[in-house]
Amino acid sequence: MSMDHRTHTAGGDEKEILTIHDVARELGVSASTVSRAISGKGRIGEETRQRVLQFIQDSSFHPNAAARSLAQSRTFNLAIIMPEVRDLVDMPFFHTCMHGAEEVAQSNDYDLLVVTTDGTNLRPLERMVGNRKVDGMILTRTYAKDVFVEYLKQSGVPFVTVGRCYDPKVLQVDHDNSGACKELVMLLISKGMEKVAYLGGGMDQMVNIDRFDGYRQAYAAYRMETEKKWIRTDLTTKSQIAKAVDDLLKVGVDCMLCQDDYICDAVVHELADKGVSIPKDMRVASCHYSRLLDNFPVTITSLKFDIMDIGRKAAQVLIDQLAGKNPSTLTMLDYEISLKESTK
Amino acid sequence: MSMDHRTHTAGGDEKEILTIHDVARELGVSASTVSRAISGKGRIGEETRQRVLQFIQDSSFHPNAAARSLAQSRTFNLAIIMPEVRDLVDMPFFHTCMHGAEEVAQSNDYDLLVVTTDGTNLRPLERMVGNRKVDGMILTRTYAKDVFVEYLKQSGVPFVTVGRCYDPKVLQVDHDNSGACKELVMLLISKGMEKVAYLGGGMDQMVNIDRFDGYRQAYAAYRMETEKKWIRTDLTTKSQIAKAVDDLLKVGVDCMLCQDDYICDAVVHELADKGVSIPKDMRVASCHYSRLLDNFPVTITSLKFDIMDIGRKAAQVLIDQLAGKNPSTLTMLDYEISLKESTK
DNA sequence: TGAGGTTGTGCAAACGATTGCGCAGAATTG
DNA sequence: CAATTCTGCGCAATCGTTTGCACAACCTCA
Repeated sequence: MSMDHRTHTAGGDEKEILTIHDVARELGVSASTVSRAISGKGRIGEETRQRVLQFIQDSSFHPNAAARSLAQSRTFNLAIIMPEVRDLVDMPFFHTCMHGAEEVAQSNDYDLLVVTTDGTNLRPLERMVGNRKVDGMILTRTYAKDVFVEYLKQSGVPFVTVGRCYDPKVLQVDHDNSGACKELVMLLISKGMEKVAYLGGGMDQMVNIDRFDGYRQAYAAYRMETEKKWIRTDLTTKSQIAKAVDDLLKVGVDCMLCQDDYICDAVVHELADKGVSIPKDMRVASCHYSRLLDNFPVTITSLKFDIMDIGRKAAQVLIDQLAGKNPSTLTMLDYEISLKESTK
Repeated sequence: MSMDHRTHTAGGDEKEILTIHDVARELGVSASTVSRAISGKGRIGEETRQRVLQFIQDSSFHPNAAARSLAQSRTFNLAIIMPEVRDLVDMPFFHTCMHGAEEVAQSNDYDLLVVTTDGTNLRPLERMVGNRKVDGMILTRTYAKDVFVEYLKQSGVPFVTVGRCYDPKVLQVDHDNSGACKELVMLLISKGMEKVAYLGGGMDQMVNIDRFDGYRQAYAAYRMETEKKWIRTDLTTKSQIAKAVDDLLKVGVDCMLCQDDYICDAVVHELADKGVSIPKDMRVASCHYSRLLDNFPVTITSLKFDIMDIGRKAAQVLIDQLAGKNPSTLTMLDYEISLKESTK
């Protein structure tokens, strides 16, 4: 409404892009002052501070991210490295994890950049790191020998892994896969299932290594022995799994412990096809709950992990690290054992 | 190997961060020359150009993204706006779409930023647009009345929608949902299923509006009438769907056309529970194939869309737009009608 | 009242690229 | 061979912030 002689703010086109200098001129202060008011760093009078903040509130001013980035050598970007998800199996995990990470990133004024890789191609990472497009990275899915971990370590970019990492100096966030499996198997044994078969695969991935480790620990805790023929850690395809189920039925075990929901799904189907009733003729449990397990007539005993939370925590740990707080290297998240009909 | 007096490149620590000036000094040219060599714009001698490019190849130089961004007023970032995915239903679509977009973005030297929203909160968008963190945006899932579309339109940021948009001036990429449904329904009718029921919901979303529209068009094309009691466009929960199936069985229809895989899944289960055999007692088709449909004993007639491709195309159209080429406003993608047992 | 500290502010130099302009020297022209 | 155009390159300004430093004005205490 004010009719002062400088009318450029009165034009119908409010699209004009303001810089910190415009704000400064408008308020009769210097750009430094505006900058200090915004950042809260440096010496500035409380009154001036409020005046600047108020003006900014009312105006359409937003600091230019590129300029800020250049001056401060930080981008306010995080990247999340995702595997190529083959089919529906992994998607819920990684997507939900990403969602959690983004939530925390946003609420800390960071943006989240996605990079999908096949697990071998370092190019996209190198570009990002080289160009300095991100302040830190979240690595989902880690391997026993991991080129990404190695690359990031030597690159000097702060990063956190979702899932355990073989290098204890690396920031990592994970559910206690090993502990959870151990507890589950001990529970099964204590209920009389002394011969628990393990159906797994992809033992190059840390998460699978951990789960299998928990299985062994349970037997060790009871000073009992596992038998080689109960254990399968080479399963990938549905037909391999079906075959393994077949074999195990002949061997005669008390319970089939499935490394993940995908394997569990295949196992339940195979048992149904064979007319083997759960839990009467065979018990089944899964090391990882997902909605897949809701599709069966019988409810399945499983481990429940809060996936969204692992994404959130990963982002939080990384952001803490960037802020100079020293978050603990290993963050372990809770699990829940869900006992259902499938194990009597 | 050269033992000139400036030995700083011979140090063990190769981590040093190079700027364009370092490169220039090393080569005895000016920074402008290096810049021109990289960008290929401006006048520069072919020989010098090669020399610079060669040096950069061998060195660890990467242009600083922030500086480049500031100077050029562009970020080489795209954002993809994703809905919060409730459960497993939508996830494959949006995740796969994102994956496709990222693929194309990467191969054009763009990075992709994810933003998940509940469909109403504009804040994250405003921040990005205000800060100028992205050059363009991909909007997945559009509504009949869409606050995001309206915001982006007035903000001036280039954007493309995945799925039709009510405003024909907006860049949009979609499968021909309407045309595909029309063709499918015409096919069903021509095979003798004159009473095709429609089971849908969420009619505030463009994709659902389009599919239903195709259904109507098919009848219009044959100059036939639909009956109100065949049509349900208010279905959300499994129990609602089960109830609708019930009702439709009493009404007596020839085929149940399901708006998506989720509804189809519920329908098939309900029919199985009721002991209604497909296709003997009832025919079923889905307007959207997904792996969900592979779980049934009977194969399901459905429309197949290449989801990854829609993400790819969306990114491509947006990038073309940013590059000043004028991509056509509406990009329509192919579909495939997959006729299976469920419709005889 | 004057020495010493504190407080609020502005100046100007970064940050690392891009780009318009000018200027030599080479190439082309009549 | 002089006049003109063309080529390749460097200078310096620019993009929009941040931040170290200088400097007044004020406050405090002996």
